[in-house]
Amino acid sequence: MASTIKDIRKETGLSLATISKYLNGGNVLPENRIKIEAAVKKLHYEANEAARSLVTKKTRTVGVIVYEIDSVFNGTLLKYIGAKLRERGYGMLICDSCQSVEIEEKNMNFLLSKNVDGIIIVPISEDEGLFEPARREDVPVVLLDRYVNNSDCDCVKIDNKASAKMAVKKLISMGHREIALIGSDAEFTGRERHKGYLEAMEEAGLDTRDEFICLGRHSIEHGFNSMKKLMSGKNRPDAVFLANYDIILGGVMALNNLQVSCPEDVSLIGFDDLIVSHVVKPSITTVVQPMKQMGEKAVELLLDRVENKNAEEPVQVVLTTRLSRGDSISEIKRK
Amino acid sequence: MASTIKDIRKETGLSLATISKYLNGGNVLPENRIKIEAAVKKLHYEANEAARSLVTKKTRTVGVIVYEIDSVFNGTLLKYIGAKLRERGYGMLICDSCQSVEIEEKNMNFLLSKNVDGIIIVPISEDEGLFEPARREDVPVVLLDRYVNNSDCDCVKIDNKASAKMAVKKLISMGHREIALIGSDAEFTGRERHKGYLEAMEEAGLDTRDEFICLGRHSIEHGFNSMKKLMSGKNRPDAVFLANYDIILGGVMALNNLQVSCPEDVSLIGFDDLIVSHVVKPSITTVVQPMKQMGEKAVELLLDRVENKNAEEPVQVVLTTRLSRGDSISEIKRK
DNA sequence: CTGTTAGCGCGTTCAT
DNA sequence: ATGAACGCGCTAACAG
Repeated sequence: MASTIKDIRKETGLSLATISKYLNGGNVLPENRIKIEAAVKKLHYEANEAARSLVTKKTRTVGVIVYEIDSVFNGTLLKYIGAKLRERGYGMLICDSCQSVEIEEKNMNFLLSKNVDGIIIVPISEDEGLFEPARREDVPVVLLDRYVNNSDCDCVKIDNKASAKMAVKKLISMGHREIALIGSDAEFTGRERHKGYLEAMEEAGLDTRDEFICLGRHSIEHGFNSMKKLMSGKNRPDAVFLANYDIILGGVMALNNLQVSCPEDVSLIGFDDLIVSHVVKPSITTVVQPMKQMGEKAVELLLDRVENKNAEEPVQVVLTTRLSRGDSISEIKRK
Repeated sequence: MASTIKDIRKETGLSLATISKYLNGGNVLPENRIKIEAAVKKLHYEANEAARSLVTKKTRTVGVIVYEIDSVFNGTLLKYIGAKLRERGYGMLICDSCQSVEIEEKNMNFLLSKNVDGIIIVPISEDEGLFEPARREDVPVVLLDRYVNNSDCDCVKIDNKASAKMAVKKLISMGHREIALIGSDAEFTGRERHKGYLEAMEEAGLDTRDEFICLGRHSIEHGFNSMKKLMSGKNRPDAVFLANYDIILGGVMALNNLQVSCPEDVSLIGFDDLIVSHVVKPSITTVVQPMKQMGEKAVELLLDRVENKNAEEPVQVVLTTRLSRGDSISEIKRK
């Protein structure tokens, strides 16, 4: 149905080579230029990318794999990645791994079979084996948000440990001592944030209680259950560090559910400054990740490799975070 | 770099046709089957989809265009669409139109140039011209959530007018009379919901005040500003109908900001039951759209056309909605 | 069941 | 500046 370059030949009487050359930015006689343009318009000609990429080995398309498409965190990254790619003339093939390493691996192969020029991934798997097929086919990969040891890929991330430390120190500076953590030990970022929490406590000379450290999955449910547990125990913490976005959601739901007030009864600090932090009352102080920079930097690193084929050593870009203003932390006066 | 079917030939001594046939599910001698499988494993062979689709005219890939990738509404639909497509053996190419009709049109052409087998779109444009390129190339399109006149496409949606009416009637049944609307007149769904609001009011014999009808864009900002205006006016409404998700977010932020309590000072009912409605306090009663069904039905309709090429008349599927439980509506006793 | 051949739509030599 | 011929990797027809 769709017209091909041969239809343009019939229409113009020119050869395939001439037409192809013009369409790819080459020089042709003005009269031929006009003929070709007229034919293109008339026949609604659009190059067949499959055929083109079969010969050029390029698709001007990059693959993006996220661990969950309906998470606002991923959606926000995708927005910036997509905008930057479009700006550079690239299309984007998005895959949702649905929190499953099996699907993630399939996505990797799917993208490769589609001959993407490069891949940006917010990975679930912590196994470098995931990247072997891409390495074999020499398709560059950039890790976003989460680092994977020995992956041999460029990576854009924040310093999770330091950021978590900053958050907990903020609570400490406001006079809090009994500080709980609801976090995740299921992925890289979660474990780094856990370390940051421990370091902040230790440096301040504060003891940590096992019952105040709730580690689990990166999920609303885990946030909800953990907060309920914390607030129902004999010893309530003064403050809680909610180590990611979904946990903030679940934690706040639990407080509402229990009729516990923030910051009167408990102070909160969160991680990931997405819209909900401003919609709930009081607004929650959070660690802010530079989402736009993260997405854009990932694209830049990737296209550098794609276009320049520089085989330099993997780069690791660490972006800085800051704390947002919020009203979720009370001040405790100490003598 | 990547191995091709010819490498398999070298490895096995078989002909291209035999190998190809086996790889596509055909029958070959057991011994050959073993040979081929061994070679595939050894060489990490993966079919080149570009070459394959060049001859089959099929890509087993469908395009999905959403108006904004970082909206939870779209993300949720994408999750269900993606899962269903994978279940049916299809991949998905997602495009973000960033709320721009220009980008939307480019996305349409981008997908077509990638030879997708079909397209699912949550459209921004209300111009049937958007669909002409797809129609010309005989690529089926399914509209999701928003209908476009004369588009000649299948459509999956809810009855926005009736749903809005149901929401407003709920408020009326709880004794409310002075009911405001914060909604959108920028797209199809917004206008339908506006109509539903008007009908509900009229059927109940209630007057509507112009100052209580706030129409604008589908955005947090519009929700925020409108709610501020409503609550600062001389006449405050008893209740407000927040006609979409972003408007709920903005509206609730404004109430928090003004220290206006819900449902004591004002009752709320919303549209779109996404997570935030449960995180804020009180939880908000909303019209619930069957997101999973919507996504899955869209995929089914599309693949029916793709695989069966049934040229029947366009179908319009209208799914039913319901109200969620919430605590955002007070009861006003009337004598 | 297997192998030979042709061709999908395009970019790219190499002549002219 | 132009055109004829070839090949990218694969599937489909046909003959064996």
